[in-house]
Amino acid sequence: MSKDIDVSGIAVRMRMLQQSFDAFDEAAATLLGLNRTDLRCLDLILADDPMSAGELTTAAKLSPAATTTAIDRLERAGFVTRNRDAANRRRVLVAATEAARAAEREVYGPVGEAGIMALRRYGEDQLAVILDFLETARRVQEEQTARLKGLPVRG
Amino acid sequence: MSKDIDVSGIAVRMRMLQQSFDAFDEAAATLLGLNRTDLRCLDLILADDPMSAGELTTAAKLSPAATTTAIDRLERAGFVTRNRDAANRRRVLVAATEAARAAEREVYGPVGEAGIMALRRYGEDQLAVILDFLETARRVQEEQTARLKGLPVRG
DNA sequence: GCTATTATTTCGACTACCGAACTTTACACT
DNA sequence: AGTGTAAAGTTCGGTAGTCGAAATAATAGC
Repeated sequence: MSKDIDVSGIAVRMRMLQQSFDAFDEAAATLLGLNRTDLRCLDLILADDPMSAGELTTAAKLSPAATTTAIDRLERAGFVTRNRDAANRRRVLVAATEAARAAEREVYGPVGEAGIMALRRYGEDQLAVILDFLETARRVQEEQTARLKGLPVRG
Repeated sequence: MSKDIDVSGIAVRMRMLQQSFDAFDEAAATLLGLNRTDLRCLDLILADDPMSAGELTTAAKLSPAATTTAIDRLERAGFVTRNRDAANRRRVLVAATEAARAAEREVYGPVGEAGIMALRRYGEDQLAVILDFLETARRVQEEQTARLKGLPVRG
């Protein structure tokens, strides 16, 4: 009974947390003058720098054509450079610029610091619970996603 | 030290959880033959049913024009009905259909059940930690969003 | 009853996306 | 070496979703 109350509270808060992540991404994109897709691409490039256009296509789940235009925009904005791979001249290597790394630090640096500060309030045991919860939530969510994908499509 | 390891693990898992939420939403939209925006609108309508077009405009953070077309699509798909408000005939009340409620049950019902089952492994104290963590994470994220909004826009 | 305001829709332009066709480069086989 | 095939990106044409602004309809104030 009281557990059910907590459970619905957790669901509500997870939804709110999701929304706050979304708002943060939106603010970050606005700050950098990018659209959400391009910001996501830039994050992927920064995480695996440099990256070929094809790898970015896969990672960002975009068509090759959309990836090309996204790289165009990021290049024009000064956040990435295009270079043909010397070892395989078909490939285009996309690398983040120093401006991109500076933007990353400015946007995400303080988030990490604030996160560390906020987590200081928890002890080892509590952090373990949090980790376990995050893992469990992800597993449940992925199982449910798989369930949906198995259902016949309406429409 | 060991705390820092946990902290970065938490950050990583939060990002993964975010991605799994995103994948779930994508799968739900595909299942129902809707785009992400329309699914978001439908969720908002179901949560506050019926709703005027203007309220939906505000809640969904869309332009009035985009809201009109989103309602058009949801209406064509059989998930909502349009009715002029008898008390104020300028307003259009958008109401979810039984089909929409059935879809909601099919998509989200099992998520709630699975969530409840998964949370059974935690005791009261642990659930309290989880709630507190979700609340804290949201607060941090919103503070960081506010920080970004205060910075001068590039681009 | 006019006039201003509110609520929604329509219209035109723009952005981002996809699939398909195309160009360039690499590789395999003879 | 020479030709055919595959791979990696880009270009092109069409489509979907969005916005701002103008248009339409209904209410409220004076």
